[in-house]
Amino acid sequence: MHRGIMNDAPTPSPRYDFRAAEPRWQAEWDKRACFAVPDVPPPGARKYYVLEMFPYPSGKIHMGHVRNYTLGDVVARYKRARGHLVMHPMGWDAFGLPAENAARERGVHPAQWTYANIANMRDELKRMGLSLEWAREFATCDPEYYGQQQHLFLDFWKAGLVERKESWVNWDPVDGTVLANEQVIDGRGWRSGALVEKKKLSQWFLAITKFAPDLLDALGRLDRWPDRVKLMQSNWIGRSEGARVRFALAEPAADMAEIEVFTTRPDTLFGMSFLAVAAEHPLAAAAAAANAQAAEFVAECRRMGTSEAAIEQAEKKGFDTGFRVKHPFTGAEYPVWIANFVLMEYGTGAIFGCPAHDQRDLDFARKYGLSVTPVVLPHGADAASFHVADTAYTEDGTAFNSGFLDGLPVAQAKRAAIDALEKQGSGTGVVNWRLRDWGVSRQRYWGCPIPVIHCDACGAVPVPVDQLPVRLPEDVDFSKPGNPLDHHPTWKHVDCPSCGKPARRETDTCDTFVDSSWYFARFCSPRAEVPVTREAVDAWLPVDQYIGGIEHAILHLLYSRFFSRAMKATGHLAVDEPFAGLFTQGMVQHESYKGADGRWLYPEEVEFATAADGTRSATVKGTDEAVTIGRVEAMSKSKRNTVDPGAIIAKYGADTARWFILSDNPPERDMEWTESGVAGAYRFTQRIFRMVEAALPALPPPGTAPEAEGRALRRATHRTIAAVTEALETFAFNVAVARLYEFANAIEAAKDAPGGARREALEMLARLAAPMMPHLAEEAWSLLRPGDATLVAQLPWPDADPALLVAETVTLAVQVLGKLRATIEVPVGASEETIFAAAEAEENVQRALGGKPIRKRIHVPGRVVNLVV
RNA sequence: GCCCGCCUGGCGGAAUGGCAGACGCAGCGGACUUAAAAUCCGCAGGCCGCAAGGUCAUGGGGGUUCGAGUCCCCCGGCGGGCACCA
Repeated sequence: MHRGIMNDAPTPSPRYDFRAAEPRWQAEWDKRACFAVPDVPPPGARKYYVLEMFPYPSGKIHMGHVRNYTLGDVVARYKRARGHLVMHPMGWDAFGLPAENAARERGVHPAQWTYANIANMRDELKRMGLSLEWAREFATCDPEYYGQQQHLFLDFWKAGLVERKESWVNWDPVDGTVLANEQVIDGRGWRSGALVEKKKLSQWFLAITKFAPDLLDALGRLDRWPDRVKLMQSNWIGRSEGARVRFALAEPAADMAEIEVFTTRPDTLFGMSFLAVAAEHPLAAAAAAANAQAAEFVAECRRMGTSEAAIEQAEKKGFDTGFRVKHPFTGAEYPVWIANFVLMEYGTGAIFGCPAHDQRDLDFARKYGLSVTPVVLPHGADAASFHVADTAYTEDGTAFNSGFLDGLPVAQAKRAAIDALEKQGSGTGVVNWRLRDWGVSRQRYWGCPIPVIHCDACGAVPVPVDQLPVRLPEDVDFSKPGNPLDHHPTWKHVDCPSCGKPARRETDTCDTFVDSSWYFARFCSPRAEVPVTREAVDAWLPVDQYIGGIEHAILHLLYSRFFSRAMKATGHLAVDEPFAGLFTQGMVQHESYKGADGRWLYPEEVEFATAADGTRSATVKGTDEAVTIGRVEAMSKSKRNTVDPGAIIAKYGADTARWFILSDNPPERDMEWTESGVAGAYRFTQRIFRMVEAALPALPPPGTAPEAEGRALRRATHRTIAAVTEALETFAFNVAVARLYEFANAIEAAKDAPGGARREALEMLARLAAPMMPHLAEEAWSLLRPGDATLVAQLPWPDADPALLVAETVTLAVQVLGKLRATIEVPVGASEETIFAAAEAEENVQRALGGKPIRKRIHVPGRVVNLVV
């Protein structure tokens, strides 16, 4: 049995003392203001704006942050070396529920909790050696920030981009609060356990749907965004063409004479078997008013939760209202049901059911014994025998059983149906969007107050701009349920700015997604007394490279795209698209561990052993208690499979943490954090230092020209420059790391190379590694160039010498019928005849050919020869 | 349920349609050491073979191609998102 490496401290007295070196170089960068840029770049400057998604100040940085900010820092340092003026700011997404939870649970004020967390996390980030410009830092909970956000809200309002309307929320009747979907567990409030109800509240909305067509179209121009993010956004916006169809009620219900439905399949109207409305639909209300059972069904639907997943996964249920509608083409009557799978928010909140060609409708029809009439005949099927059993037919085909549509393919039948509806005035062709307006009202304390005053005489009145910011009151009481702003004794009581009579402040605050929808613009002029200054945003936006988690692929990015359009419409910005380039990183994962009694254990509580056959086992440190090694999964506090970056940096240094996190795998994929991987990265930092230190005495002075006899090593050097450059340009940071490992191996193998070439190689090793391990790079550079006043952080990126990239000979794979049989070494530029002759001369090739005549010879220069017999 | 992504040795992964497994981790053998750590040298996908070499192999099945991890179709498994967590 061998002890695992995880619990061993690194060498007690390493030759490279990162504990002294890292703070020293951080101070040096700071002193020389290496990362500061002006709000307005000088003429001719090539600006580059690198931004990582700013963190929520939970208290400590986690490995996801380390990964995110390391990726951004590599880009920032690389682009700076490429001669760009790089803006790389940092701030805090500081409003949100956790601060209120802390207040309720521990009695600490949200502001105090938040700012203390920020102070701690700022220190942790600084220890990572990130090339950030801290002068631009702000938190979204600073009144200077949220006051400007209120200014934007009022400008949007003036521009017609803010509306007040009603919408449904999850309501916890015991806590008296609105719940997030994730706070609804099995239909009950997470804290109170009370059955959650849907409730209608009057709320503020940002009119994102006004930009829906442009938000969709512009995706096509975001050529540096991942395709999958664009696809997710496209699906979210959800443009669909179809028809609105009005169905006359056989007898009026309440004050309604007809029901309007939206459908993407007007071609299947003849296959109708019922009409269904959402539980929130006015007709459902009418049915509920008249019938206790209907009321009970509507109430049941209201307990289902508001999330789309919950609604669609629930068993299909319905209630026949007894109302009937007339078919617009045939006049036949069909029943109107209330159905739990119809969404009030989408379309008109009502559908017509065609079970033969929609799976949900079919499930519903089978459950309640409703008719199923196929009206689309699959190509090649027989009209007399075709029928639908348990699977709806949703593919293309030809209309049948459909009156005047018979014989038309689906697309044409849709047009013909819409034409007929329009002609008889019972419907129109429309484009429908899945995207809904953005409800920003939150019944919470720790958010940006919505700058509105409600007056009985004047209605909703904007707070005058010169009275901004509307500050959060500090003396708030979290002991009562509900929104502290609402039951604060004085805060909401103000006079109407319009008529001067007593009025009430809006006590809702903004969704925190609003805060993060324009912070990237605020960074350009973070202290301005307007939301943004035009010179600064015009110079710096868009963000050239934005980096963050895929979990933000839809909402945050879409809201930010909306905000830049809205800010453009209100004269604050000139750009539509905030992020020209986007990179989405994967999660950081770790093994999970369980003790004998099933409790989760932190990695540092576990001790490992490896048996002779290589299998690992684990025990609780200092005991014999067996530990079950569980799955590798996303780090989470509940499973305790977390690793504290602070502890890692203290033990191994920032460069090691950065190097490992970059080396493990491609940054867009989920990575596994392993102790052995970190230890390996640490060994490599020490190895580089040793290599440089050991080589120093024999190196010629700085500036010595590399010798001609050093060509082999020089070729390795310049191939590495080219390869690392290419890798950094394409976000293949794990490949850049691999090339540097290979290069370090090559330098060690070339101990006999002349000094000038060795000096060049070692200097390049330091410079090429600098974006990834900036401290060690400075340390190595200072040893190689004693007295040199320039830091690596200030050096331009090296260029590879093209003359040294060209090979003299190439190795070609020789295949017979696509199978590798030999390799041959030929001079670059050898003629095809020579190459084929050499290939065919190989003994192994001859054997594989087996005397058969060669039918075809394929030569891919520099790669392969394939002989076909 | 709908949408999206992923699947290559013991592990993470590399590979403009052209030598599959670079590089790292773990492992094994050796050197150094009183011993260990650290360091250095070497081995290493499976199977057959003393070797030369052969053969199988990129989740499974089919297809396109002189040639497929890569392109196309079908199937399976895993993960993520679904509008008040951020």
